[in-house]
Amino acid sequence: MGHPPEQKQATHERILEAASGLFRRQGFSATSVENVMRAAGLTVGGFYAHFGSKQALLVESLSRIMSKRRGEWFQGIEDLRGVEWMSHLVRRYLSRAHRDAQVPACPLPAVLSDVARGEPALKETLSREADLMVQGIAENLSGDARASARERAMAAYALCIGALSIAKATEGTPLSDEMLLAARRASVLLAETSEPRD
Amino acid sequence: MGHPPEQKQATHERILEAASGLFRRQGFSATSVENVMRAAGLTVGGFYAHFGSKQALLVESLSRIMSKRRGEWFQGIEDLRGVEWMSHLVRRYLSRAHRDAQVPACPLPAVLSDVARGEPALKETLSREADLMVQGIAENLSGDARASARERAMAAYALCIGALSIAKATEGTPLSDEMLLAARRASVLLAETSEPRD
DNA sequence: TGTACATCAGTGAACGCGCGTTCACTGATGTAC
DNA sequence: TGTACATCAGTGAACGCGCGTTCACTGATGTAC
Repeated sequence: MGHPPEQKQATHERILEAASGLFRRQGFSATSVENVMRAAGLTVGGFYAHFGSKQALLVESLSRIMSKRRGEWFQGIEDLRGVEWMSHLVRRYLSRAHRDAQVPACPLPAVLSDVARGEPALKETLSREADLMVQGIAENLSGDARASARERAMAAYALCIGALSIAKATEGTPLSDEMLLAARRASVLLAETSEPRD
Repeated sequence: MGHPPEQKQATHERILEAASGLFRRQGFSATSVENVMRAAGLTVGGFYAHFGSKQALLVESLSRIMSKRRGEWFQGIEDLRGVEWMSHLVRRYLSRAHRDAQVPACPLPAVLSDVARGEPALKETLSREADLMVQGIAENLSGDARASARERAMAAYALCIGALSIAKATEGTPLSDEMLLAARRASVLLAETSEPRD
């Protein structure tokens, strides 16, 4: 039929890789299709052979990066549970290194408001990926009468994303570091239960 | 000297009012100077008699709206403290009404990523206003060995903004409502102390 | 094996458009005398 | 009181620019026979 399909797939991948970095660094609207393609070593015109629109690129890119990260955040703490597990997780996510990274590991602080203004397919993708992340957190927590493991997991997720977003938006002021530390310490309060299971 | 200065000030105010609404609805980059001026009943050109740049408008607008809101969120719950106070606050902030509002009361979900990518003056303004809000929350909480009142306040603030941002970005999916509810319930865990002061 | 043809990923120029900012101007409002 | 002049908030057209998307094309890779 002409071209080997594996090569097209490899190019597709390269575009996604480039987009992933740029979206995390600058967000969606500040990133142009041309910049994505140039970062992938291609020219603008070819983009629409791979994606129907710029938003379609974000859908696929977001789903890809969030799936990939999900495993990574949990790596190395598989033997821990509850407060201890949570402490290690937030020490990673709410680190100064993550806040200051040229290309942050997590896309959400940069992209959340674009998703909120975007098409339903985008929100559904985020919802699906966030739900899986929340499940992954909940599996390592226990619940009690005040809040279920899932409720705690959702709150911990929101706390992390909120704290990192604020820390980034106040970078260079004392509040930024303080926010990271406070959220790390407070995450303990979400993880501990009155009848610990572990 | 020509014009009465009160009239210019009134116009200045009208521009700020218009910007405040548009920024909260659509964020910073999706709002054009022309749209702001039209919403204020003026034409583009006049803008630069009032503000040095579009970013300068955001600085002033953000500072204005956050100062104004600070009092409003705390209204009507002055007699409460601790868990009870927090429950009433989050019932307002993390309500479906706030998430679905055409013009949200809080600018942060829409604007946080723009601030993170913006000039230092913007970050300093946010830092100052957020700090005052955190102080306002901390005054109504007590601390214990696990976390100080200020740490709890910062975490509650981040939890609220994170949860609302995620709820907006997943609007229309079950996760959205669930997130609001979970964050409301979990806020109790941040507010309660082992030696309640009240 | 060799030749004619079909496919289609990727090119690069062009499209219409909206952006932030500038600037010569206007006209209502004030002051000087 | 009346006239000439200065001020400056606001107008509206224009600036250069980058955007998302389209499209005629090219050339390497495959198939048909």
